[in-house]
Amino acid sequence: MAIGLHQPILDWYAANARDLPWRRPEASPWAILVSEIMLQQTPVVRVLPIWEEWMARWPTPEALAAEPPGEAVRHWGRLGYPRRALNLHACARAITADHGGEVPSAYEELRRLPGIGDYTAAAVASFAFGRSHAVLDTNVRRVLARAVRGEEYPPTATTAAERRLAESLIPAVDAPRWAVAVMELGALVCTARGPRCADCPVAARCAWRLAGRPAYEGPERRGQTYAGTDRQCRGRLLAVLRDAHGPVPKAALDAVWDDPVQRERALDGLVADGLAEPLPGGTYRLPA
DNA sequence: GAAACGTGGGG
DNA sequence: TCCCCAAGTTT
Repeated sequence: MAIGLHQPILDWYAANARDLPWRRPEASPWAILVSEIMLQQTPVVRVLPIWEEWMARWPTPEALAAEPPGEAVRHWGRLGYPRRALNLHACARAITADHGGEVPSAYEELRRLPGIGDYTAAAVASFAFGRSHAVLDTNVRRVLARAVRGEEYPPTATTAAERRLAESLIPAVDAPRWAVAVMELGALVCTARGPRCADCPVAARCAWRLAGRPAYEGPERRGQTYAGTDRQCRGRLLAVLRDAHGPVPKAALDAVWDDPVQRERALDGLVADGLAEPLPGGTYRLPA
């Protein structure tokens, strides 16, 4: 079906790949795992400085495991979705306790670690250990939707058909390089908005382009709400805890969000998620 | 399967 | 300005 995509994309990647630190030969499996979690729903440019700091501070799972979880949250900064910091900390402890301090190489074992789903397990197994897996992230799904299926966007949720297609395209040799090449094409050329078909190595055989780039016809793609939501409130509250260096009086939290009902709900949520810790006396801090 | 979960930059 | 969306996972 999609014969002929491989070589042009691999050649394009050889000439256009970004020099990202977690792609360098000296990057450890731990460094790659950390990058993959940080990159979930987060642009590369924002991840870069935080990743550098984490690698300098915690070069091994053991180093991070020795810290309280709150330190991971503190040094997560404003990357977003801070439960990922907790997940990474829990990964470090599990790897230290159950895997001799070495990131497991098998997909199934990676998949059992907190915050590691289908994509991340496949990515780490591929990029850190050279295993052959279908690496289905939003970039790959979009490239395949366009180039093969002829549609502007992939379905809302990953389908079995997409997985079958991705698996059918895995080359016998150097599957990880193919995976990262397709991802990179999606990230730099075959973007969600304003795809640069003039720069695309497979434009001549892209089903979507050959069909005249028809507009997306699937179900409405729901936007993410944020302003005024619990999510925004949680972010405000956590920022206060992160930027403090000891227990924070409740009043300091009350000061950053007006609606008391929503504020209490958000704070309870942070505590329930393990991102905040109530102390006797009515103060709060990052989890120790 | 839908909804929750942060944040900031580009079009 | 406002909207979209960025290497997803969990409940």
